Amino acid sequence: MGKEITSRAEDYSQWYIDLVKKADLAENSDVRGCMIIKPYGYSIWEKMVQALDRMFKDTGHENAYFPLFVPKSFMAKEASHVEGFAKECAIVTHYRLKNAEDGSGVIVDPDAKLEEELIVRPTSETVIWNSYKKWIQSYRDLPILINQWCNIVRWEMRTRLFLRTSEFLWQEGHTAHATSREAVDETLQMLDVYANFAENFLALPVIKGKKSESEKFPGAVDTYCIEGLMQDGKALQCGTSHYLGQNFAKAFDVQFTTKEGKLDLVWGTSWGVSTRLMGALIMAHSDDDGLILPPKLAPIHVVIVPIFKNDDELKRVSEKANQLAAELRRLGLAVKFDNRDTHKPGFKFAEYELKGVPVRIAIGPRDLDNGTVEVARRDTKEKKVMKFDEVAAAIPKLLEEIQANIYQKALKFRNEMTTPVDSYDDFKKVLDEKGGFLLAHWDGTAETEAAIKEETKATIRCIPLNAPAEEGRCVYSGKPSAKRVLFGRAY
RNA sequence: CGGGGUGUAGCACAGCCCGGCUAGUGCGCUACGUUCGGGACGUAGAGGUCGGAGGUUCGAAUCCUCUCACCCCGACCA
Repeated sequence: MGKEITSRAEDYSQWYIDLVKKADLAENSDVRGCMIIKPYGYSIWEKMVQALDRMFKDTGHENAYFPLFVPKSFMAKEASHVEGFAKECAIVTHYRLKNAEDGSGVIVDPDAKLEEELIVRPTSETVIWNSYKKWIQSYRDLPILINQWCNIVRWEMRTRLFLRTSEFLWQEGHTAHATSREAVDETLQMLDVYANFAENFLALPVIKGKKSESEKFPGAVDTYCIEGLMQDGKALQCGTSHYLGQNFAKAFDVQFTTKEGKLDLVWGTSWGVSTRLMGALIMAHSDDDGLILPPKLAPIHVVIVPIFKNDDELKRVSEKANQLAAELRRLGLAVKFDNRDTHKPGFKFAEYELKGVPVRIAIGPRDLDNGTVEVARRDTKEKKVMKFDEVAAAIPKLLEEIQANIYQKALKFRNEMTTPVDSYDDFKKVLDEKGGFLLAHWDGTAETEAAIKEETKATIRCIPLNAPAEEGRCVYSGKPSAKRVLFGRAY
């Protein structure tokens, strides 16, 4: 008791927040809009970081680190960029505090005003392109393929654990190239990396696509994204990859000498994913008993719970449990043997289900007599008794099965929740009664997009890259359209 | 910034309208005992500036004024 969480069906939002807190992932900080990521939540993030970092390195990227502060003048250089971020920036104006003369506490020392204000980075394009100007002279200096793991601050009006917080952790890749073709290829390559990560690690099927003009990144020529669908039928943007063209090169005057001896502006990309992926992971797979973690991202693969009445039984059970744990660890698995005598087995079962540990093994006196253990999988809740000697060998395969099953389940849901619609009435009806993704024709204008958003709160999530050409008429204006785009209500 | 709401034990809340003895309940916490194969139970106990300041009153968690903080809805949101 007391650990129960709100049911998904009752209030999805509340269920999500409850789950984040009860599973010990994160909590609201006393600092406005900020989040404290607790050890268990952070260990899942670390697994994501490890997997992504490997994928970045495998595609030729290196990590580096740039300053937290952006001089205000840097921000001013790219007009659409500043327009996009101006409203959500935290700004450092002073560098010193002092005690108030009337003893009322600490105040900002008015004498310590900065000549030029510093913006706490909402993203690092400007700082990094300022460096790229110094680093690039010749085509021989290109490409530059850099990634940065860091925190950024965006002063959002309303925040929500993991999905939108004032400060969040992310990675941002920033590349510079000699040709447009190369930069476009990089943009699409990283989109693929994100999609692969989402599908193979998060077990979340995503739709790759391009953002409409009004939804694209401030300063980008094209923004590509991966869109996932959550269990309440709302869309979540899980990652973006931007083709910057020569916009930032122009703003920061980054030119290079080509092979032919001519001067040209360099071509750029940037791409990022954030701790929002934690939100995606939770909302895509969890059930009313708690998290369901894909084994590839689970900090603990297998938990062993001993069942015992007294010290003697614990000792006998522990011997077997440790033996099994050692075998599993030899196979490269993260195993926890929870031999606490302060909690009962039932409590532990519930706790590890809440935390989404993929496999649980229970060993008790009965098993000692029979030479067995009880193996339970989190995703389906199935339990079966297995021979002690055969368990260790069977677990890696079981984990693979779980990973695949979680993905298949999410895929099935996504497919069922993706509806082609051909009239505006159907559009509104499906949106309200079913939710999910809608595939509809759109006339390509910002006006229509804005009107639909205004009337239904649905936005164009993306123009899918793999959408087949199909003649049709815009659901809103009736004007001709060449392919369907993806609509949905989003987080 | 507009609309609404909430501040009472570590957490969740009741009490407030209609002022009155020592401020309650559940979870959690501590001790002991019985339990232990799906979130145990019993007994005893600890824990409170009732968000803050001022006012009305014989008496304020309760009424009045001011103030602070947080939450929700909207606007905003690579």
